[in-house]
Amino acid sequence: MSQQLDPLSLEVVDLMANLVALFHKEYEEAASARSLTGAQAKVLALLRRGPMPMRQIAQTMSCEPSNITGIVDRLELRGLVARQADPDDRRIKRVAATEAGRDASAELRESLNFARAPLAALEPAEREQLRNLLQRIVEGAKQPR
Amino acid sequence: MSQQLDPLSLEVVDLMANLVALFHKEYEEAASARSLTGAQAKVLALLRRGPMPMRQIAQTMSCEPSNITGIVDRLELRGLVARQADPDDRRIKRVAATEAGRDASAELRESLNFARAPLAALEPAEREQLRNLLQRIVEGAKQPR
DNA sequence: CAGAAAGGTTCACCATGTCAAATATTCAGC
DNA sequence: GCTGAATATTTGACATGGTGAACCTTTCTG
Repeated sequence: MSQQLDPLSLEVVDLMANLVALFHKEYEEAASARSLTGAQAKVLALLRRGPMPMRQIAQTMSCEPSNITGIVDRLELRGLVARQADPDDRRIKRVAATEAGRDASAELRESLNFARAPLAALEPAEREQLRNLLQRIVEGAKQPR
Repeated sequence: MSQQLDPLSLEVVDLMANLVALFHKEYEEAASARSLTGAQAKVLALLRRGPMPMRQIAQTMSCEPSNITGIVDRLELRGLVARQADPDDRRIKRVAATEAGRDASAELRESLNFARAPLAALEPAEREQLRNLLQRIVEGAKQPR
C-alpha cells in the first residue's frame, strides 16, 4: 500500500510541505489582520460566488454541519453574512455574504501576497512549466486513491 | 503594495491553493488515523531530528510558548514524548521523542500518500524541473517581504 | 397518513490558540 | 556578590474550531 518514493519525489513532497506551511501562515495572518479567523475567512470566500446552504458549506469544508452553525453565527453577529430562508424548502437556510462581507473577503484576497515576488522572478516559460506540472499533480491527487 | 499578478501567475497561485487544501486534508486524516491531532503530529515530526526546547518549538510553529505546554502535555501523557532537563540551563526543558513517538511519527510520514501516484507519473526530468522550480519559490517566499 | 429522511440547531466535550500573571533561573551592571 | 532585567516555562481565563448525539421542523415516500 505504501510503496517507496524515490529520493527526488521525497524532495518534492518536502518542498510542498514547506509551501503548505508558508501559505497557511500567510492566510491566517491576512485574516487576522482583518479580525477574522481562518475558518471565517474561508466561509466568506466560499460565499463570493453566491448564497449557499449550511449543509453545502459543511460538505465543502469537510466538517460537521453543527460546526458551521457557530462560524456563521459569529459572522452574522458582525454583519458580514445573513441567513436567508430558501423559498423552495423551508428546512434550508441559505447563507449570503452582505456588502460588508463581500468587501472584507475581496480585500483579504487582494492582500494575499503569497509567492508573488518569487513567482515574478520566474521566466514566463518557467511559469508555464510550473503551471503544467502543478496541474498534473493536482488532477492526479484529486482522483480517489 | 499589492501589484497585479499576470494571469499565468494567478493560475499558479490557484493551483498552489488547491495543493495546499489537498495536502492539509490528507495530513489531518493521516494523523487522525493514529489518534493524533495535526498539531501533535507536527510537533512529533519536529522532534525527529532530536530534542528541542519548548521555546524553539513555539518559534518554529509560530505560536505562543504557552500553547506548546498543552500539546506536549498530551503527547507526554501518551508516552510519545518526554521532557528532559537541560544540563546547561535549568530554565530550559528539552522535549525528546520516545521510541514510541519516533515510531508513530515515522509511520505517519510513510503513510502520507500525498501526490504519490501523480508524482510517479512524471518523467524523472520533469520531477527535477518541478523540484527546482519549487525550490526557488519556497526560497523566495521565505524572504521577509 | 405514518414513518423515514434531511437540514439546522443545541449541548457537552476536547484541542488549539491567545494573553496576562506567576515562578524559577540566568545574565548584566555596578 | 547583589540587584534588577531578561528568559523559559507554566498556569488560568477565555474565544474559536471541531466532533458527536439528541432534538425540532420540514419534506419525502410508501
